[in-house]
Amino acid sequence: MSSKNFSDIPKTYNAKDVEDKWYQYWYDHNLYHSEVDETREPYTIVIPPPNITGILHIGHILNNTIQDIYIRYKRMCGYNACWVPGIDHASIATEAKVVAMLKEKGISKDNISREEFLHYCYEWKEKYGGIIFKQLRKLGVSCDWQRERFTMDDHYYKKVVDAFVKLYNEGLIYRGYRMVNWDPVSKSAISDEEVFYKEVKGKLWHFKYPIKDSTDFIIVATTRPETMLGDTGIAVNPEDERYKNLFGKTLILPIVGREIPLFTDNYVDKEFGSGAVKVTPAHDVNDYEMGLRHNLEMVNIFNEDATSNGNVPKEFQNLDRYDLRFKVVARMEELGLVDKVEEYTNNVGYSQRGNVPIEPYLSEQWFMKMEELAKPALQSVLDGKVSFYPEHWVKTYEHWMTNIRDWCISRQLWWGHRIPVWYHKETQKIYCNSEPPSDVQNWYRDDDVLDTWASSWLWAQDVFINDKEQAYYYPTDLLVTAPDIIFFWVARMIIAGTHFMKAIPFRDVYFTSTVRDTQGRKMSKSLGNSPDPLDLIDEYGADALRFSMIYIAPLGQDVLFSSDKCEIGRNFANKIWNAGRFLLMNAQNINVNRDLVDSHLDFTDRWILSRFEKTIKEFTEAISDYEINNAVKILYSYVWNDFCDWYIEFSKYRLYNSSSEVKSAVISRAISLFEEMLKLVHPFMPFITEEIWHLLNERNIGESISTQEFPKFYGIVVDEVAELNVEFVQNIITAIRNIRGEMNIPPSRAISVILKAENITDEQSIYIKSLVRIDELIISSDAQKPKGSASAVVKGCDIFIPLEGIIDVEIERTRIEKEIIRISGSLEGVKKKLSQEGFVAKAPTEVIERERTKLQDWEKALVKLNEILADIS
RNA sequence: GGGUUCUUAGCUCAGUUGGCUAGAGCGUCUGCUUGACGUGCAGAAGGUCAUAGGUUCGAGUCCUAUAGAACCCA
Repeated sequence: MSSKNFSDIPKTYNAKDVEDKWYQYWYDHNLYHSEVDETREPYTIVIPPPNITGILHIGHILNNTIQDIYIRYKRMCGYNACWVPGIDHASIATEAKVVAMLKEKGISKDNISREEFLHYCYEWKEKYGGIIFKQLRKLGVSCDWQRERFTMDDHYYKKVVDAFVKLYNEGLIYRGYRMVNWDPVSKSAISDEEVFYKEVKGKLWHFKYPIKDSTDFIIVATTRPETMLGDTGIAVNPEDERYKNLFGKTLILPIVGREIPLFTDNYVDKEFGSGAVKVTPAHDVNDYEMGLRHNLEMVNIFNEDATSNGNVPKEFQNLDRYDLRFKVVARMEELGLVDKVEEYTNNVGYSQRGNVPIEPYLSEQWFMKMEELAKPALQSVLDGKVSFYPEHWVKTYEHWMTNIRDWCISRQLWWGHRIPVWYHKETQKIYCNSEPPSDVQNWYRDDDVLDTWASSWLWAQDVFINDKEQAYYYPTDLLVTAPDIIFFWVARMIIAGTHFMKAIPFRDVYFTSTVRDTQGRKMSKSLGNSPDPLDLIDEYGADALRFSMIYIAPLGQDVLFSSDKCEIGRNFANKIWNAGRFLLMNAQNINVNRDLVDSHLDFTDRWILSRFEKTIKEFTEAISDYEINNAVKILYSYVWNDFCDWYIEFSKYRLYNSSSEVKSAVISRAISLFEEMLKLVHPFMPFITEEIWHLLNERNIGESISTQEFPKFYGIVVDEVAELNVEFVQNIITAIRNIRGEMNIPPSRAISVILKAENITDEQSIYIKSLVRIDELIISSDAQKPKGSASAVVKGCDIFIPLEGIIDVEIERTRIEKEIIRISGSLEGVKKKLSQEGFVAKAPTEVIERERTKLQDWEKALVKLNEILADIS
């Protein structure tokens, strides 16, 4: 024990005073750096790279806390723990931000060169890209900062490009003129996964299309009237009797005057609208499919920014799609061709990035063939080579992987990994290689970049920069991520791993909960319901935030978070702090001697040792099963209930009333147990445990609790007898306290207690006496209940508290009656069970035995309680 | 429309392969300047486990249907 003076340790723990100090200490001593070491087993996590445009939000707290818990735990278990941090260039999001930033400066992207633009992007990245990591350090994450990676690092960039070339050469990447989801703001294609649907209130217009050489019309319903300018057909269901006479007729497209066919297709729903649908193959996915089936003309009516182009009549050109809609509807009304307009709510696809309705758009894009690539990746999950927690995500994964569609990987952007393809200026021949062609002047390069996910899908394998590293650290052990990117990222990393590495990228995937507010709404900037994590850390401390978050976040279920939930962790930290304070203050006056930790053991010592070992066992099981919230509750209960509420209270008697050697043994043992307990808590609350660990003893420079050995379960001190003995004492103490409470006896009032029991040891009676202010304790196997006393019955002991004169007879009667009713009720159940012939015949003997013991115990208790009741009356 | 998940105390959730006298935290109520902690201590109240059937000696736990909620895909 150090010679510090502990009497000035503050009564409440103040996280602010210690957290930054310890982070700096860990950082300065480079404690979390990992190197390849063949003599040790690695444990590896790659961080889901935050986006360089992102700032820390509450979801990051949950995610990174979980990763830190596992990496710290495994590090303490002796693994060569390596947590690789890094960031993602976020092509479309960053480009949007930079374009907006330039616009403010009065610069248009169209007027500057690609190189200039990228220069601005890198500037932007330098300025904002690192913010999130500064914030994460506040949380205490034990990343290996020497390994910080970026998806546009030279090494990584090359790997991304190489992957493209390889897949191209394998025939798995092709170029095609296809319908894609077009974001008219960023003027780029986006993948199916980047589209989200939202319900939008709109209208359903019913238009009349004239039939050629007739005065008749056919009515079609549409939610997008502006696209009619690109209609090249009308479809009805072949079973639709209403239109049988019109099959094969020609119609005149209003406004445009184009002649278009009426044809039949099973896709058409007879019940929807009029049963006839306008077909715009260039601007609707389903229409596109029909267009291909029926060989329709494809008329593209939009520019890249979704304004109308030269393929519509002159007066309708160069209009935004919504202005165009207005104008088309107005013209149709003028022409008397609007049958009716209905209110209608439909699902509109929006771009996840631009948050504008996407435009289905025909364009030339690069695609990746997914079907073959997906097969081994699906199998590796079905076979359990990769495990999902919670497991039910496997079904979602399987569904997506078996219905997978080709992936549009090109983006019409500049910021990102440029597609390594050159086109010959004369022959249009394609050259795909990571290096430019030797006669580069005869070629022009593809302008597009790759979808960001087509770079981050290599994250788990290519953050390791040479073969030796890759061989050692890959496959990684754990990926912690949100389930909403299961397709974007998790699935694609598994695909990349199984294809390029011929090995899975990670063994376990932990899908985090969604953090919501207390009303169950997602945390969002626009709702303003998302507390700033840095404010929370400032107010409660990072340990408190971490702990609280895990405490309320069960596996596979959403977390309802609010700032005041942080009190759970703050209070817990304070509890640990004060337990430490208690021990340190006593250690001021008592000689601490580590040689005595195993001497002068009494049954309370054996009990706490036993409880500690069982706690380690339960904890280890929970954490291995990723029942992290269960694990944290196991710790909480041990620390608070077993260690603080009982063990420390037990220890006080000997600390104040025994020989100096016994005192030494008791305090030394308590400190040693406390220190072990701190190690258990450390992965969850790294700062406070480090702080107290250093207060407990002088430590060498660079020593840290985070690199100590994690407590192991050996089973040698599990002691069922001691546990029963303590339980017995606890039951008696609780019963006496209960009477005191019910009878409103103030603690200042001393009472006498008579215990009628066969075997209560002196040791036990001492603890009973010291934990419930008793001035006289009489123990006897044939004690009689004194007149006017309050009573209780626990297993193996009758308790009488003489309270002649102060006892309220009515209260006492009610107490006893209530107890009788409770026990009789339970007894009925057991009797019924034991009387059923099937139960005795079929139930396991163990269960029957248990029921019989209950029967006996409760019958005995009832007899006693009835005697007591009779005595009161 | 298809899929996944959920419904247990006022609130948020635990309840492993069916054996419970159904637990915890928060909140509520009562008492407490007991020499670690009021961010605390001691005690208490509060649940026909969504509903209806079924399987079983036994169902919060398994099966079926119904109602409600959330998410994903179309």
